[in-house]
Amino acid sequence: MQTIVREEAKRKFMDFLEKKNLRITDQRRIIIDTVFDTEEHFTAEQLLEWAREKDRSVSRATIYRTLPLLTESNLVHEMDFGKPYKFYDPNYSDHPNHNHLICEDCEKIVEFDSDQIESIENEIGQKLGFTVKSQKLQLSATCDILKKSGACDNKACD
Amino acid sequence: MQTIVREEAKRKFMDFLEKKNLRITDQRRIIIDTVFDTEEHFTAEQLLEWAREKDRSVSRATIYRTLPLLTESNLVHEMDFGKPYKFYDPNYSDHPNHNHLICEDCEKIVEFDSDQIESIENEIGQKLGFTVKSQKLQLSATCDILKKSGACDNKACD
DNA sequence: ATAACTGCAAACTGTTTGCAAGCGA
DNA sequence: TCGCTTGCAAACAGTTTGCAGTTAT
Repeated sequence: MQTIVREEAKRKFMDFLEKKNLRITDQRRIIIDTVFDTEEHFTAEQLLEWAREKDRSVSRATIYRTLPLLTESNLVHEMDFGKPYKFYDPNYSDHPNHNHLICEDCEKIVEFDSDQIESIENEIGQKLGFTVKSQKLQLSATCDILKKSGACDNKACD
Repeated sequence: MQTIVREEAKRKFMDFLEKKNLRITDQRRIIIDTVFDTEEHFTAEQLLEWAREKDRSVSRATIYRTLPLLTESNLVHEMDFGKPYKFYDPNYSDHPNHNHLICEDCEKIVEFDSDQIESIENEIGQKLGFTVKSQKLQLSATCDILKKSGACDNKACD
């Protein structure tokens, strides 16, 4: 079921490329497959690594040239957590208004929706004389399990 | 009145330095004065420029070495707006949890507080098994006045 | 054919750091 | 005096870009 959404995202991105008279090359195909075959959030460097596992011909430059296309198409969302590199979210088209929590211990990113927050945002915007167009809520947090047991259950946290 | 808050912030930062056995040098004094004599959000580069207008002896290195102290002291807040450089907010000690709304029309940054959002954030964090350490809520919005009258009253919007 | 695309490596930008000299407590 | 601080310039990390050759349409 999720797979269908993924395949649809791939198709939408190909359409996006076509509409802009951009070409569907081997490298772009590999990048697209890599991006939409994961649900994880990733960095440019991680995407490069994953893509190169499928095909060594993908270069760092092509990754960096393709990422802006992916965000421009609105199928991938770019996020800033105050780190010196950006994170990318391939789940964006399913849940366009979800928010993120990043674990300070292991960098794991958790997604969550909140209708409450959304309605408060609109209320605040109205009060200030603005119409809210988009929102970005990012929480930094520490893992409770890690604090209690000295280790957290996220694989990245070794 | 606002001035008193500013002077207090300067004092608090000097105390912070003293507690850490750090010295109050000429350069740090100039940086402190510059930071707390403005209410504007600034970048490292802007701070350098402003500080050097007061005293040419302030170097980029000292700016970059002092900024982490300012944020560590909780008197200045570091912010990421997805640009390649960070913004700093000298109004943080008055309103430690305020959020930001950016006008898409003129890039004006408006600050606002919301206890409601804060408590929802903590609730969500708890539910997910994390302790929320910091939060960033950024709203992008359009100016209602601009939409009605064709011009908005923000000075930046020319 | 021709314009978009590629990898490579050099360039760029914001930030950090090693060093020797300087200065506050 | 002692050791924190400084400016300088080189180093760094993530990202961007010029170039010459390649490829999709």
